[in-house]
Order: sequence, then structure tokens, then C-alpha cells
Amino acid sequence: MLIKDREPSQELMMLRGLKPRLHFNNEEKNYLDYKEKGFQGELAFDKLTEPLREKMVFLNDVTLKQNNNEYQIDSMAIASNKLHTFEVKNYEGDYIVKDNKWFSPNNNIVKNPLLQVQRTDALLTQLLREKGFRHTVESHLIFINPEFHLYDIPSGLPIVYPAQLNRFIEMLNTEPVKITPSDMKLAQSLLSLHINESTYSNLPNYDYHTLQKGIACPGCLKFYSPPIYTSFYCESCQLQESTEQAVLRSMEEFQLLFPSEKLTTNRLFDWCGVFKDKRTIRKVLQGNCQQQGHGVSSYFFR
DNA sequence: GGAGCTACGGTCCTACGTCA
DNA sequence: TGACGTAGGACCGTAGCTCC
Repeated sequence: MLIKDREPSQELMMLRGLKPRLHFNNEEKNYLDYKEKGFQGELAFDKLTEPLREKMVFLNDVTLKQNNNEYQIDSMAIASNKLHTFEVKNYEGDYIVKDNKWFSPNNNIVKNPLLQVQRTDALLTQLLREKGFRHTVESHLIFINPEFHLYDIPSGLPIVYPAQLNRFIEMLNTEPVKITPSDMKLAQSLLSLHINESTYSNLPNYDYHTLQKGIACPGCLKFYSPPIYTSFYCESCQLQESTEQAVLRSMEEFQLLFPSEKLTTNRLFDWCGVFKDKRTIRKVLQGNCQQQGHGVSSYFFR
């Protein structure tokens, strides 16, 4: 059973929204690639665990806060009073561990993901006890990318390598477990404790006036040319999208990047940048949002 | 209170897509 | 190919807000 599905994080959505509008430096480009890759890895793991959903309750991408410690869990599976956590890494290439430090293929030190797993395990166990659940917590560090290899790591750690993944899933699938009422109660409790991310420390600085205006294709993030009749056509990736869909997407992007700004026809018209008539924008807003006020003071909200 | 500004809506015309 | 429907563009009027 799946009771919480995965969606791109707000930070990833904001980065995607900013990418075509802002000149990213190398660090920012790498960070977006890292987030995209991470998300793709998580989606791939979700696909692998689909067969387990019949006998386990799954919660994906849950963020919890405890004693001012915020921690995010890529995936959780609960059954027969046991809670599995999965930290999914989509690392690629040859990584080496020296003196408990992790080195990427280009010899940069990366955060030790085992420490993250241990921290999550400890905080989650504490949370479960506080809430009165007797479930045991078993944490796993999953490396999903088949092009990943880790050298010089001691054995006996809760790591699942790409070559072991299918057997690992098969092992979980053959375990004689079932979803108990207590498992459901725990899943619902964790779902109710889930919070939205609160900090986006790695976002580049941006300002409305300096951002490039336009509607970016959701496929390749390149700006559309003006619409042909009622739809946009991306010359780069051949994707086609209705003007209404594109405006709604731009509206969500604008609200995500500028949550305190009022949504007006003119502002969205300027933000989209490709329409010749504001009425196209107004029509979409009127059809999909509620209007407050009139004239210069009017704005829309959902 | 009036001028100026901004936003919305009405009307007409044109362009484009669909269908018989 | 022509009729029809729909969307977009231009122009203008109206309404509401701000500022003096």
C-alpha cells in the first residue's frame, strides 16, 4: 500500500524554474544536476519496490522534525511491526573510503551517507518510542546506479549495492510479513508529522526584475517561441503543450518563486513574456482561479 | 474632489483549425 | 474548398485605486 507518493521537492521545482531564467554558475549547475539525479534515483527505487506495496505500507519522501532536527527519509516501508527506511543514492563512478572519509571519482570529499542513515535511524527510533510504537527500525543505504562502485568499505554495513538490489527486493518480498493495524496507525502518524521543507540554503539569489521572462518547455527547459494558435511547440524537444497548460505551469512557477507577490493578469503576462494579448492570461486565470477585487486592486488566488 | 493610472470587459475584425 | 467555431489583437469605455 502506498500512502504517500513522491513528488519533486519544492527546492528542485524552484531550481527548475530558475534554470532558464538565470545564469547559473558551475556550482549551481552541479547542485541542480545533483538534485535531479537524486530525484531520478528515488523514482527508480520506487519502481523497484512496487511489488512490495501489496504487503507493506510505503511512505515516500517524508520530512520530519524533532527537537529542532529536521531530517528527510527517501522511502519507508512498514509491515509486521518493523519499519524499514531507505536512503537512496544515485552516485555514479568509483568512490573510495579512506579514514572514514568518502571521496568521489574526482577526489572530492562527499558527506558520509552512512552518518545520515545512522542519524535518521536514531531520531526515528526516538520518535517512535515517544509516540508509543514498539516497531523496530531497520535502515538501509541504497545505491541505485549500476555504474557505482565503492572501494575499501568494511563489510557488515547496511549498504545495498546495485548488483544486490534485485536480490534485496526479492528477500523483502519473500519475508512472511503483513500490514497490521498498528502498522497502519504508525504510517498515518508519520504522515501527519510530515512537514514541508523549510530551508533552501542552496538556491541562487534571484530578483524578479533580473530574471529572464518567458515560458520554458517542461521537457528541455528551453524557452518556447510564441504560441501557434492554441498551443506551444518546442523546437528543441518537439514537445507540444496547450497555452492554458503552459500558463498554469508558469503561474505555479511564479507563485513558488514569489510566494508573497500578488498574482495579477499583468504580472503573469509579463512573467510569461510570449503573449501579445493579456486576455489570454486573464481567461486562464478566470477559469482556474478565484478573483479578488476589481481594477487596479484585483488579483487572483487558488 | 479631480486627474492620472491601471485593470477589466465589450465589440469588431482577423487568423487558424476542424469538418463536411 | 467553404462554412463554422474559437482564439487573438486592436481599440475604446468603464470602474476602482492612488496621489495631490
